[in-house]
Amino acid sequence: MKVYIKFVEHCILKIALDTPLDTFFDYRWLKPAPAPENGAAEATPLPQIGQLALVPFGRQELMGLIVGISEHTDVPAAKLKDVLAVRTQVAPLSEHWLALCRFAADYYQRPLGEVAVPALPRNLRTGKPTLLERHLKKLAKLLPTQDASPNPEPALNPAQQEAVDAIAAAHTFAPHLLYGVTGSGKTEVYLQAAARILAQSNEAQVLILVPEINLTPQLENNLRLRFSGIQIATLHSGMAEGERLQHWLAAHLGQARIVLGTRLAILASLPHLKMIVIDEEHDPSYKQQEGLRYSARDLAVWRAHQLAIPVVLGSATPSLETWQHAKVGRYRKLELRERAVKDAVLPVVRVINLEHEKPKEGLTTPLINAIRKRLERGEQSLLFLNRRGYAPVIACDACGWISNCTRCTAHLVMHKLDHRLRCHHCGFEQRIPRNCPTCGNIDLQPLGRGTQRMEEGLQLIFPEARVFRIDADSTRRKGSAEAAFDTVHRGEVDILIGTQMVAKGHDFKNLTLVGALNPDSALFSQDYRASERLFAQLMQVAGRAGRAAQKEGGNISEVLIQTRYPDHPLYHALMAHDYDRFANDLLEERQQASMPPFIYQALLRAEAKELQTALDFLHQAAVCTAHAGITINDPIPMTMTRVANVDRAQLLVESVSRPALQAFLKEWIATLRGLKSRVKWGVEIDPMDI
DNA sequence: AGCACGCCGACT
DNA sequence: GTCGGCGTGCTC
Repeated sequence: MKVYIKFVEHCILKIALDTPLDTFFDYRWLKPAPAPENGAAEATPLPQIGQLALVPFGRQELMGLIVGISEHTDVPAAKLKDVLAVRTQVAPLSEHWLALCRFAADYYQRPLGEVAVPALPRNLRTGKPTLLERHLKKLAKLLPTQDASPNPEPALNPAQQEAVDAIAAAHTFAPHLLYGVTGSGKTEVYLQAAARILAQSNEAQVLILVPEINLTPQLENNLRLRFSGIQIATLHSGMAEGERLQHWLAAHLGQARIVLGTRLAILASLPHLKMIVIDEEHDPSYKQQEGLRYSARDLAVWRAHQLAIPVVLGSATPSLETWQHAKVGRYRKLELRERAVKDAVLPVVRVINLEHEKPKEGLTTPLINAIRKRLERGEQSLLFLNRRGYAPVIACDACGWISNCTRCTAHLVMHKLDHRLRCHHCGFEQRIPRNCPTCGNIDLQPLGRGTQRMEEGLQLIFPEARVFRIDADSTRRKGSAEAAFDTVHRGEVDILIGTQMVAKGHDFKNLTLVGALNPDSALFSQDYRASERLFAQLMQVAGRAGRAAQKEGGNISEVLIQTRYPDHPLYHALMAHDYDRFANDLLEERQQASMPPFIYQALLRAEAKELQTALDFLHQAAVCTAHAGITINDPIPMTMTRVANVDRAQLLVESVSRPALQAFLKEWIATLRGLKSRVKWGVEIDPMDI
């Protein structure tokens, strides 16, 4: 088909556009008349599949992706419009890339254009051609330095060596679970496996995904030091548009041999991709939580399969999905048992029973003593509390009033420093009232503790200590997180208090104590994944301590957990450093209860001004169809029912067969589109929190 | 989703 | 008399 229309002067282009309409749009393309001064010398090439085209759409102009070329169309001539321009400056997106987008679109039940078009850098879609040419010129200058051989590499221990060998030797689809605790040397395996893959051809590209690039700058530094002879592109959402285009083009042209990025990088164009690494594969941030709700980890595995290349999933606490794959042999498990950092020892994990201790400023005596010991030795302590603000709620003793958000099913959080009450869900804020809005009582009490209050309390107990807080509030300004971590690294901090931000990436050399202040709430959460996440989080934060080699006669790092449930199996597993057992037990429970990964799920969500409207829609959706092998559960309001004056409800759909679920959803969604309801609704595949 | 058109309420 | 509320309909 491509061949015989080569000499034709016009054709019909099928274009995928970023719109929820699940169809392609046909446009007429006419060979532009040659400019008179060029004569017939310059032949205009025909458009190609995978190129971008600017088209009129309704009253707007949109950039779309050419997905088909033909001579005929069923669209009536009166409706058919002309393509305005084709972006010829940049090579077409490959058939592989299109297939990846097509898969994602099918799997997550969205139109192709909604997946493919937003995956491209904005400046490629909206910028002027001259801007594009400028970027291309800049890249052309960078081309010559392409020595992919790594700078000196440290020696590997046998387990690491085995892992590197296994990964690099795979010349086919080979999923690997690289299982090892913090400090076991996973990063070095990534680096040396990458080096081997890059050495196999002078074009090979390697893609490395990390959960949050801003919190893990160390991997980027390591890569640049190790591979100083080649271009490394980075892709993440925090980048400026110009920079993003530059890096995306470097990857697309094959110039960047290593691409380091967050989940969105899984949709980058990589013509010579030969290996994918997913660091901390269990991390929830690989799942996009709005728009196209894709799992970058799952797409990575699919992409590796498509290209018949190895993929490495690294974690100390693998997701149960991955764990199960490894268990049945679909993934090869590569385990790093010893800590690769010489003489480093796993920290001692202990629980402190809150039933027997009366905390002072939220701290029990054993924890206070442990911190004091660190202060005396000149070592650092880290306290982990996943709750920012001063107090999660304030209340009136006299009449029972509590600070609820008027727009959400949530409390207003007290922020003492700026004297405000804030809703963490809709952004509403107000001054802290001087007296109770209902009874006038002037004694409003903060209930519970957030990081700000802990900071204040720590300073009271340890007046001489340098207490420092890292959370989303203290690092609001761009780049200030980096600066804050540097302060800790420079040793200008004795006690660090922070939210999960402090759990990721950074290893603090002089840190020998980690305290988890209030982790219990996740133990009995409605969300069955909460305990899995808590384990990963505590394991990760524990990994911040004792990372560096222990000095001669030095002290082993400690992790102290304040809990009301010291006998909970999760804490026992944590104390024994036994994720295997914990994961296996969880898996067994999941199997008994028919939960993921033994069942596949999708969620139909609806939102409306009135909860009943949303529920009515879901009821209607539940009865409008029936299907063998599909379980449709009852519609229920979401745990946090109201956010920003919108009520939300959801309906869980399950099946033991993924293809059956897929087929059902396709049909169901088409039916739902026909319902013409005015509620806002959407389907999420493989939901993470239910 | 945008972005129109279209027909009913309180304002200079 | 107009500005603007969001209902409904279309986009090659």
